[in-house]
Amino acid sequence: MEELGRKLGLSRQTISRVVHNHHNVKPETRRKVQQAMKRFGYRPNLLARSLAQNRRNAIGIVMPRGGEMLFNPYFSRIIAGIGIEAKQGGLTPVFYFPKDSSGPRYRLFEMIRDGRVDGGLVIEEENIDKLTLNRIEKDNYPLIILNTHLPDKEINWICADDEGGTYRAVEHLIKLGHRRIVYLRGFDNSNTSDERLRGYRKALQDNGISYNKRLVANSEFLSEVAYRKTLEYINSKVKFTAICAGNDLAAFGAIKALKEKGLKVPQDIAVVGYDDFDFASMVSPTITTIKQPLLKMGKLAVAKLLKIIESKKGERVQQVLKTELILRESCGGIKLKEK
Amino acid sequence: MEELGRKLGLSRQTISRVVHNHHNVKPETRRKVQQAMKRFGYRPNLLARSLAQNRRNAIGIVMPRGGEMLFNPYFSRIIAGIGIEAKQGGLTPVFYFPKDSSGPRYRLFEMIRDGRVDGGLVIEEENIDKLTLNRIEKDNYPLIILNTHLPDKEINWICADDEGGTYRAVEHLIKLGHRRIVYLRGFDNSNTSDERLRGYRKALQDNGISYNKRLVANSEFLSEVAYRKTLEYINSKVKFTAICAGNDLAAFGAIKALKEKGLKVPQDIAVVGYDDFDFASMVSPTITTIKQPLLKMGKLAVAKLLKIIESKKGERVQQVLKTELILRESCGGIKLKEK
DNA sequence: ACATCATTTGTGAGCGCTCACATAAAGAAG
DNA sequence: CTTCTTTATGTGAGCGCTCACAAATGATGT
Repeated sequence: MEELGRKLGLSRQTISRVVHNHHNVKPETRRKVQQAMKRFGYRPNLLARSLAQNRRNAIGIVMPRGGEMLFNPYFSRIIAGIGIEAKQGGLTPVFYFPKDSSGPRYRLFEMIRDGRVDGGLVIEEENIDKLTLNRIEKDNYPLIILNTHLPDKEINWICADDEGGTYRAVEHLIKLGHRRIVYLRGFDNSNTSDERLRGYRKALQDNGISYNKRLVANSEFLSEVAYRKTLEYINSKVKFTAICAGNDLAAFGAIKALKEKGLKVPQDIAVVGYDDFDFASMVSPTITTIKQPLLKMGKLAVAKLLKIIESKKGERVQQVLKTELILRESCGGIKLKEK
Repeated sequence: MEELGRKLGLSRQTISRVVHNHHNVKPETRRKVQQAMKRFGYRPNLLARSLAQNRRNAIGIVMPRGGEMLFNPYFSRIIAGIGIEAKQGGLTPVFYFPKDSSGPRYRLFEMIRDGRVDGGLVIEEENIDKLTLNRIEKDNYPLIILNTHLPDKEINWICADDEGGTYRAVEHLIKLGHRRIVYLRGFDNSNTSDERLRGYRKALQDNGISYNKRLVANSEFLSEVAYRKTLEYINSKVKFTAICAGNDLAAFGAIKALKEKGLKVPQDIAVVGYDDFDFASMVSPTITTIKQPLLKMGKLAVAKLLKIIESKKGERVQQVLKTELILRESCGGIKLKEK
């Protein structure tokens, strides 16, 4: 900038004015500068700018379990949303993949203090411990927790309506006449998993069906585990006519087990999943499931975060996003076809 | 730093020395500083450091088609590898999702000149045009192209052995007695796709089978398209006993079509995929496929890039990573089971 | 001609750090 | 107790930019 200025007999400030499209620049000068910029391939050093402005134009994205979670379409969809919106807002998303699940979220606080990012998004999978929670509340960093429902905290969060989604899925099964519904829950210590289970119980309750602990098993959100658990149910004396799975992977595992044991889906056993993974519409039978607005979640999070950063005021963001029941074959009852 | 120093009656430089673990610091002073750092929650501003050192400790990752590609396990696996290795090397990976496929790679050059990153990785999907290629060659930026095979260029690249992988897949089919093998290729203008097709042709040639254009169709790497194309083949007069798919998605679509038409896989038609997507081992029949060292590719890329950045010398990186045939059910011939 | 105001350009200081030195304090040697 | 070394600390300059001004230029009116 200094150098470019010298070449043209202008000061750095004038160059800066052109770069920033300031108005008080003689049109001729502007043209000259722009030409020179192109000619010499000049690009302002964003780092220096950030330092001078005390603004990073970057946000940190943290997710536990290292990059692993990227394998999961669930998370990668959120991230895609983040990427899209960040780009639009002129923000650079900086991803952090802490490998140790110990204090992964602290990383974000550090990043913010490092002066590396203006704020951050934490994509959660597990429940957040009390200590961290308190610290977030106290320090009031410009950050938003995704995927976790914390209604009673002075913390920013955005999540999908896991309880409501499962509620609708179970309600659907009940409407189809099912009363003994196995629930293959996700792993412990997961807010998402808990919320979904809550939806299951609530749906039963609202329809006058009593909760039976023996109908609930932990599938850890994994198809393998769901497969085994389903086999166990089939071989046991426990009677059931439908399976509500914590996610599509689990639904898939369950269907596999049922098919192997000669049970037809949905004629013998109805199955409903959760998440609307790609393969849910590809496998046979296609899986009735709950679709979450994950892309939207990512986008919204960035937009809101930007507001928080800019306002500097402790603007609270707490939002539950609607989910949607996608009817396919695995529950039967309704004739339909996908595009 | 300045401030912390004042509090302790020390200069910024002494603080800096403690931060950087320099030796010439009195143990007592060091302790005092470290305590104060903790007490006041001091963290050095990395931005300022970068500016002063003219080193970013960050690398840019560019992939075309915006974040979309994250949906694809193929790419997210590479990225996971990048994340893991970057972390280890103390590098921040900065992801760019240019939405326009027009000049996405230029973005990286800009980033490097912006002073935002020290170097970059470009995850390619399509062929790179001559112009860009020349520019990369000329400017010799510290960057590595992933996923593209450019043996004749003075450019850094790392890719998987797509040709060899498909070669082995087809060879496997031939060994099982197949001679009329449909190839469902990926989309045009993709280096990966071209390389795989080349492997198909080479395998045929080496086994004395003449190449038949009518046995090759473009599935665009998509299950939907592969499904349609396969139906067309079934309904046509073209005879075939096996299908080699450009990727697992295509294999999946093909299997779906075959099953629907009452053809058994692998008894009537053998199918082989490519990529070893998660679901390849989940669907029925499980898909025989080619596994690529994608995680390794990501890790290796970062490690090599770091070397390039540090050496400042035009060290060339050109590497083809081995692929592996994973035997499962969709080709028959061999009895086996997965873990 | 002059003052008056808008337009256009330039200047110092500083963002928080590191570099290459300069200085001060402490220990060893003569 | 002076001189030389080693160890421990401090200083100025500068990374490339932006901010808040200051200065110069030009246009306008009386």
